[in-house]
Amino acid sequence: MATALTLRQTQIVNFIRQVIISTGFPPTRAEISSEFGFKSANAAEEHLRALAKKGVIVLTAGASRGIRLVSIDDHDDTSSLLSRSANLLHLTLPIVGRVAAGQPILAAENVERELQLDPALFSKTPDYLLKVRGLSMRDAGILDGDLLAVKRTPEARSGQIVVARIDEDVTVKRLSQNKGQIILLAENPDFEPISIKPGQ
Amino acid sequence: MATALTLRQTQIVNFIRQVIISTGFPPTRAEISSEFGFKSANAAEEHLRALAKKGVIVLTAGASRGIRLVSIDDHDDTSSLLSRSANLLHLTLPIVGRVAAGQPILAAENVERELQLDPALFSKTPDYLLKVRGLSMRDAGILDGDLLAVKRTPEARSGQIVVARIDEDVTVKRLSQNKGQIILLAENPDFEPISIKPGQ
DNA sequence: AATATGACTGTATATACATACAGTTTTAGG
DNA sequence: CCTAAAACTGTATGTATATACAGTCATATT
Repeated sequence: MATALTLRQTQIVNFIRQVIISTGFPPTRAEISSEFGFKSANAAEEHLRALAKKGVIVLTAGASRGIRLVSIDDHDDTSSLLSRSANLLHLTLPIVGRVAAGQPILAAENVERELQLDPALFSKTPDYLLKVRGLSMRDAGILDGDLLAVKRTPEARSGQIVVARIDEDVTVKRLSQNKGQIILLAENPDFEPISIKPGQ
Repeated sequence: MATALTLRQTQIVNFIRQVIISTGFPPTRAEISSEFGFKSANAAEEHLRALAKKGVIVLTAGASRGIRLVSIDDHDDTSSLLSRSANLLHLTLPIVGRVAAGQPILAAENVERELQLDPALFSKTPDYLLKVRGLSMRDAGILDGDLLAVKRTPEARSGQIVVARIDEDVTVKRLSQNKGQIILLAENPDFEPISIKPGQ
């Protein structure tokens, strides 16, 4: 049963994945603690226990680095082996879900996983995939749980669907710029427009 | 350069790969020795040194299980591995748009093109991609021009979204079965339900 | 008000592991 | 024939690592 992960737990899983991709093997408790600034390796140990209990990882007792990511990433080991040749054929895009406070969207800890896609799917190569939350863009065909391919541009024009950061939240809305006034419109009558003050 | 690997060295590399695939992390020197019947872990150590020298693996000093397999396309004996894991990573799906009269959906003439996708995108491997026409399923997030991944099943249950053939048309609708009566419901108030006669 | 859970600090320890050094044997090359 | 490299055995050791136990603090549940 998909018990939801806490923010911290999500970050831990993302870090484990990151380490596996970049080094070829999972991190130790000490390495996890160091990454997150824990002063005790036991903090990492307990996170791993919780994650194992929720079925997100599998721990091998007694084995150093005995951490395995389950469900999604069974082929990730092979994908890292093949990263170079895979790049010739595919486009590797990071999937971003929740974004931790104060961090850029593409910070390592926000990357839930990576996906390989055929570049022919897109007219313009996107920078990342955003996991959509909520139904505010329902009528534009963007539903909860959807993966949205996002292409970064230096500026956005009125009428375009944009990804906006409001305080600690990342949302998808339609941009409306009128005489310097910026409004973010939902594509669902149940949601109110969001007005952005010119100051910020 | 391509210094050829000895038989033993090839076996070691294969074992490392196998362990990574099956456990999620590389083996220790002791585990390698155990697998091959070496009575000293140093035998494994020396093999690893030799393999690192030949560039087949990269060792991380001081790290337990600090073995990484180097990308495969650098070597000669790896084409078979590449095709095997490539099959794990890529899924080739035909894109079906309009379906010609009297033909099965997947007939060659109906396949507009093919697309390579990451199988991890789907919980169940789909059989083909259907290019959606019209807005009858708008409120289910299925819009005109969308590509719908379709999985064939022997039977469909009431409430499921299905691909239906009506005369010469292929449509996507929600299936409603009630006491033998079959109704196809659009997910858009602008469209009328379609009632199917039990005769056909 | 009592209890559970998440998220840690702090201390401790057995053991899992990498790795060095000294040998032996076999095979292939100059 | 001599030598290098491959392929080991055997012993040893420091440290890398998992993991237990005892707490603290905040938040959420019953």
